[in-house]
Amino acid sequence: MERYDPQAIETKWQEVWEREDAFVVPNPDPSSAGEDRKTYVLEMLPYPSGELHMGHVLNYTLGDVVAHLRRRRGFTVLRPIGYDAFGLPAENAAIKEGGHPRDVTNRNIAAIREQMKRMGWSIDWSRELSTAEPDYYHWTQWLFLKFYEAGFAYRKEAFVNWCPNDQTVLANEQVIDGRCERCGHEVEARSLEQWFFRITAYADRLLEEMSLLESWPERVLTMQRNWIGRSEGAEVIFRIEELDVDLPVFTTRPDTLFGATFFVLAPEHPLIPRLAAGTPHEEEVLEYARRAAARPTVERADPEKEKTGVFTGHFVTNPVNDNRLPVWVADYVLMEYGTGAIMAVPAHDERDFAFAQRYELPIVPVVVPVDGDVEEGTAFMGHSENEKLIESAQFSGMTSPEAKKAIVEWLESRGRGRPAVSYRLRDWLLSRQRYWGCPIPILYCDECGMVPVPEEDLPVLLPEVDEYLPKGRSPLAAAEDWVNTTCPKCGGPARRETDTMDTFVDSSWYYLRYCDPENDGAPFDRGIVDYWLPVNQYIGGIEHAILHLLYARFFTKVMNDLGIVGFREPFARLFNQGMLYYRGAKMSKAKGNVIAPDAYAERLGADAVRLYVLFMGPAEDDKEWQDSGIEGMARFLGRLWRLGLEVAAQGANGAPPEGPLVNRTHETIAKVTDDIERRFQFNTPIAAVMELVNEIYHVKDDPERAGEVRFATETAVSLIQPYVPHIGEELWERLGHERLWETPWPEADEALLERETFELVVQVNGRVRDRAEVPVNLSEDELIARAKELPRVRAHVDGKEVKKAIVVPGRLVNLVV
RNA sequence: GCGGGCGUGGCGGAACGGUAGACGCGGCGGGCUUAGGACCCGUUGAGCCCACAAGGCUCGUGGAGGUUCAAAUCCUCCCGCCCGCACCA
Repeated sequence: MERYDPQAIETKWQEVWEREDAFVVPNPDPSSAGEDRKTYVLEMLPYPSGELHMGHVLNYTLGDVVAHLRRRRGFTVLRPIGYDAFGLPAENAAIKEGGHPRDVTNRNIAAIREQMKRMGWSIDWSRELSTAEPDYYHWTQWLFLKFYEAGFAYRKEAFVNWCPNDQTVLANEQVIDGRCERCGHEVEARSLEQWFFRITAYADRLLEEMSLLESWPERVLTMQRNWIGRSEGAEVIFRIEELDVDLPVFTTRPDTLFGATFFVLAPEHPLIPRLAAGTPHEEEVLEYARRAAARPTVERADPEKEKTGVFTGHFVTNPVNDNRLPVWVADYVLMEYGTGAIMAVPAHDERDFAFAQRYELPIVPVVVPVDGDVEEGTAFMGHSENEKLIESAQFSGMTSPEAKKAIVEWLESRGRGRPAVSYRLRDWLLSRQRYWGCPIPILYCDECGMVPVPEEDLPVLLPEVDEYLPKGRSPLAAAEDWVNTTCPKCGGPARRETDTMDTFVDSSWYYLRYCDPENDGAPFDRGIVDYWLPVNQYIGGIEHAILHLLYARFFTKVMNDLGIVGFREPFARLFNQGMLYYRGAKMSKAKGNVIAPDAYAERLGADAVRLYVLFMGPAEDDKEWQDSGIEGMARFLGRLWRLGLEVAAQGANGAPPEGPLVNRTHETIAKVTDDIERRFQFNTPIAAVMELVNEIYHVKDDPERAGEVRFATETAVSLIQPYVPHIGEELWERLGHERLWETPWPEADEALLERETFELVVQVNGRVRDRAEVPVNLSEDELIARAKELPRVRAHVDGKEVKKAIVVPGRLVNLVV
């Protein structure tokens, strides 16, 4: 018999698909839009820093199964691909090895494209894009200008995260435990003028509109909620009388205002120099503030370390009781959150408590449990609803929730406070002092100030430079001819912005460009994106739970408000595949345990690789790669191959496809379809088809059953095709058919799923004692009667009284004795 | 510390409150074969009863309780591991 030769088969079908544009999908005629059923299957686009690894293979094979199944169920499926091509790794590689980042990137793209084609994914290659190409970043710049005009992109001086190794600023989202997400170097604080996107304006909508999402993993929503960090509370205004200065604070506990015993400013607080001026503490305070600000973020952010601070010599007045509270400066208060100043209530806040103990400041409890007391001088950090106030003037006796409301109202009536909401989320810092990114289309003119590049002058092309190495300012600054230009407003001399954009800007709208990639008059046609979006199924790694997914949601909302798109959420359903491990560790280049798909595809075929990544376990779980596992997949495909050829050799015969194997086949159809479509479970359908194939093997040599065997075999091939499209197509052809990729998906015949008998399981007191094959149409009483007759059941029931009998129709009887 | 998740054979895993261990890997036995690491068939949670077999019994899903006729699955507490956030007022 002809041997299964994956190399030959896979090459053959990949050529057929390419020749026939099998997976190219034209855009709909906008007038008929909405009529047909569409599915937009999207996987996070790869970053071309090297080659694809098994994690990518899992990602794209998952999408491929969904795409194939959807097509065969009659949907018009958009399944594009592109490359997130700007970014540091290409630039660093170019610095290290010489050459241009563009060449490094294009080399990597070419390699990835080859690998993708080798895996046989059903991609619409006519829509392929790279975010580093001028015809793409033209529109990234265009969108930036739209955001700018609408006030969602702005420039300001602020303390920013600076990575001294990569010589660039980072967004907060890119700082992990005080370190650079990319290189791991400790991040420093620097005060710089930078570009920001006003994502904070959308904080509430990013939370509220989670309700528009159809299906996102709970943990991703939780992570985004935590990241946005919405807190409700109040702004309360304290006052330094002698300086005539109001100092607002944000607090979530206005009910504890009477317990405030001191007041703290962040070391970066702008009022500090004024406060310190002329006091005996001046030197000490300024020195402390300077030192604190210079300390690495990692060190400052450690809550374990002992808190430090200095007294300024000033006092603020507490608006609820006119108490004078000493004003301190301490680095446990962050300038970035709230107002950079806090009222300290050591009895009811652990941090304030620690500070008060160290500096011997008073601790005054003002909230106690409703049904108990606390000893004087001790702290009570409870946060239940079951608290009441003491020592709080007219508010004493109120519960905490009542008091929060009452105190804020009282303050408001005196102009000393109001309800307020605070967020952890900060604006998205998008400037990068690096070469390989999208230029920011802004000019600076001495006469006119900041001037946006006119639309007709876009794109602002990335200039050629000799040196990519960052030196604290963007390498673009060295391209003098490029930097010096003319102001479009006044015609005078102007200089270009030399920072480039964070690559997350590029990837915040790529899924829209796929819909209309050739458009050279606009980023896309609104009618077309409104047809395809939202993405029906987005698939990618959990590492983008906050960064990319939050940014893309923000972009969509702004575009919606600007009338550029007609939807508010880009991704209806999100799925995160698990991480792959090898030899006990997460696969990574650094650890040298990356499994490349190519060697396996070479030896066992792309189909075996595809099948194994999905067979390993639930797609969302982290899993360990095992070489013996993929061997098993190749073995199964060989088994399917031999079965297919045997059945094909018998030719079509007149035997009717009837019998138990046909019923069994219909059960498999139902199981596979339900598992993928409803449960989004990809490993169990493979097992189900394996079971079917095993059963076919047991009867395949019986000539009486040739009709059943052919039907079951063809169906097995058809059901497994989304996973292994090459062997699927080849066997389908040899079985006398054509073009399985567009053959309608098998439908389970409800009538054939009905059985005449079933195996009745009989339990006594919940333990299985016997089973019997019984007709399905028996009544409950008849089932109980049958159950009691079974000898092994009688052994446990005879001589005892059956108190109760539970019947689960079609399944079991449980006798309680 | 806060939030989320996960603990099932030798291994990856299945079981969508109702037969625990599907399917695959590995192991064992057999067949085919000059030979095979190819292929086909069988077997494979632990312990016990029985001379053997047939058969049967008990235990078993990290631990302890609970709800239920019935729990890997639901609830409570504990242990262990993983992930996210973390001086956010």
